Amino acid sequence: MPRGIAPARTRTTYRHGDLRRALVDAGIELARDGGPEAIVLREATRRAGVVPNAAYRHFAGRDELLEAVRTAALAALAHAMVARLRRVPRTDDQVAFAHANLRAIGSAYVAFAQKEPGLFRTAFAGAAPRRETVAVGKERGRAGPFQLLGAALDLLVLAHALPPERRSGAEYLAWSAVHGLSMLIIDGPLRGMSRGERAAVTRAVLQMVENGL
Amino acid sequence: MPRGIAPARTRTTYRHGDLRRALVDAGIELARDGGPEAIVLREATRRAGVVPNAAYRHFAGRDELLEAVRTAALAALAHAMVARLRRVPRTDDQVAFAHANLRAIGSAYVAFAQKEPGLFRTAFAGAAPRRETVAVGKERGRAGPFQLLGAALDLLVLAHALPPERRSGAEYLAWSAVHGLSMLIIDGPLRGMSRGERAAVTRAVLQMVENGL
DNA sequence: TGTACATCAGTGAACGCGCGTTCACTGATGTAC
DNA sequence: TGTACATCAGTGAACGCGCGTTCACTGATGTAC
Repeated sequence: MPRGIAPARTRTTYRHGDLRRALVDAGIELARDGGPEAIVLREATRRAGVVPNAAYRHFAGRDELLEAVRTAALAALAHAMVARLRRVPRTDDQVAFAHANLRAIGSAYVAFAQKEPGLFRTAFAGAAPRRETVAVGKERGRAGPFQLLGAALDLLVLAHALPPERRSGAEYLAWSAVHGLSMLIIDGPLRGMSRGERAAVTRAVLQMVENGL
Repeated sequence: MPRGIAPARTRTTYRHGDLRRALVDAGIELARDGGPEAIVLREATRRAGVVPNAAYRHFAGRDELLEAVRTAALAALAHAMVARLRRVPRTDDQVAFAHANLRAIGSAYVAFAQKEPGLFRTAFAGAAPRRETVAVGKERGRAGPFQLLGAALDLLVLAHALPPERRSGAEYLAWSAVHGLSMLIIDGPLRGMSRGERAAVTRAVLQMVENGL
């Protein structure tokens, strides 16, 4: 009883096993190198070792696959953020800790954009209108990128490092800076920079946010 | 002797007159509502009232048309910036003036992104590798967006409102913030905001940059 | 425990579409004499 | 000033391509008796 995913070429059973999953995985791979527009239904089915129209058992159409990949990309970003947050050293200095948390969020964001530009672009592509206004990244109750950023800002307020009256809308300020930086790095004029230069600019941007909030 | 552009449907002459220009104009219109991927060679020729392959007299291929449109988009952005700079009131307070200049640049940038999202996305699309690393927007000796921003920052230094040692790389900080804000507004989670909310966030971001530099 | 049957995941073939690009051509224009 | 001619901008037809999607089908699976 093959319950796992059969490798594309080796499938012997008539049924695939977990085609939906396989299609999303293929979609993720496509997005990885090529961004959202590289998510092509036919290519995904090809990689899953299945005939093109088989996809329609699991998705209403191409857009639904794209949406599934986008969700996965946002989850991956959130995961990267959480991973980096975990590595922030505990300290008694609450202010320093809160700042470190915020920097962790920001640098994880920029790092993810650089390591997975295709997924990053897919996560925020959105030429297609999105239904929720700001619910970006909340998935099955798990915190998304936006929620993580919000929590970091809340912590800043708790540590008296950010006046409460400045808290509202602060997400957008921080987000704008790191998002813009990411875009400029991955397919803007900062693309040509060396690893070191990019790290320096990233530090500078995070510093600007910290000072400017 | 029809030296101007003949309207697409009414052309009676065999020769078009200024097909290259007409194709770029059509391309701009396509980009305007649809972004860079909407720039389609065949559609441009259709709008110019000409057979598809006629485009190859003026462009090596689709990419060259796209590049021409991109250049036009950058020029339009620069133009919008200059227009807003001109409206900054002269004053004896050099510091205030320099800050006002920088704000003018930034708000023109965000305003352009909102008014012409398709052109904005075309200007900075760049899935295609660009040849120059940072020469974005310099065109026929005219100052591009990047040069204008640089000049505003120089002015800030002259007014002693920005320590010279912080000048280097400051473009990228300011640019990141307004670029990210623009992206979030035009096809990110800030899309749903009202005109007023957007203006408020924009002010806040510009303030953050001013404080944070 | 064995068999009939309903379900529905994947098949096979085909569609219409619009794209970018190539080819050999034609005929308006401007120039040399 | 008039005519022959070279130039080259636009024509006409066609190509191969890969896409998303629809149709009627088939056969493996799990369930009811």
